[in-house]
Amino acid sequence: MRKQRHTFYGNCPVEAALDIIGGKWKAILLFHILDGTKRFNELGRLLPGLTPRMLTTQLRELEADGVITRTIYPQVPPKVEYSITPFGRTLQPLLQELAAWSETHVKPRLEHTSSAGSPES
Amino acid sequence: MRKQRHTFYGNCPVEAALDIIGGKWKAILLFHILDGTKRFNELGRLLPGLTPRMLTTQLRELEADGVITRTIYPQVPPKVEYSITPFGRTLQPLLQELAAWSETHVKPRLEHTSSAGSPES
DNA sequence: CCGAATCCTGCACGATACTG
DNA sequence: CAGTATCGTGCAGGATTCGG
Repeated sequence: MRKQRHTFYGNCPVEAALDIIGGKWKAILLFHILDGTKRFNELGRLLPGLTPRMLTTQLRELEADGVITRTIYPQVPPKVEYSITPFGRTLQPLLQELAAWSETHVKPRLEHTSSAGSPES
Repeated sequence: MRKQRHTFYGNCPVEAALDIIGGKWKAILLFHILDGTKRFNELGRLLPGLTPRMLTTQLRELEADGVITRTIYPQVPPKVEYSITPFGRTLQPLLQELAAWSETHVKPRLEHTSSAGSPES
């Protein structure tokens, strides 16, 4: 994602939405932050395999999209918290339905590994 | 997209859904095919700027995901039609909500061209 | 402890030409 | 008409290192 930014999508509006939640870790990050304000390393601990670099990148993009807020506490032990914005909150139902759809329709197909439409190449 | 295929997503289910509709032209293609069976060049004509190569690729991936069906008519003038599968049909409401969300929440923000970092007060 | 800066790699995406 | 074959590009994603 982040190919073109959603300056304006001659394609279809869906692109704009995908551009926001389509990052590699965006969705899962949003789930966690939606669940409550989180600190940087806290998120890192929740997502093993996610490097600080990627964490920073994804969080910054979410922030740039106005989905989350970055609060810096100028303390001796640096402390940064990420919380959801009202705008980001509007994504919640959408993400849940997306997840629900996967659970309902995609997951069963993977388990069957059957002929249903010939998954995998 | 198509980085890992949704073999199984240790991440979150949303990834699986995004993997299916997250292609550059997937969503818009689905909208058209959802609207009715379409032929190859017909889709090409609907999507100016989309090369045959990309059209083939995207359609093939959608087919592999069991979202659409590719019907070949062994005629003198080759004819291939793409239609939605029942499984693909289940995506319709999801796509519509995705689009609706963009229209409602994203589009206004772009028009204002205002402070993209701190939305609504 | 929380990042920024730099460098690198691989795939998604794309342009162009050719074929049954 | 409906693709394939070939080649090229840019950006998302990632490892590593440095700074405050």
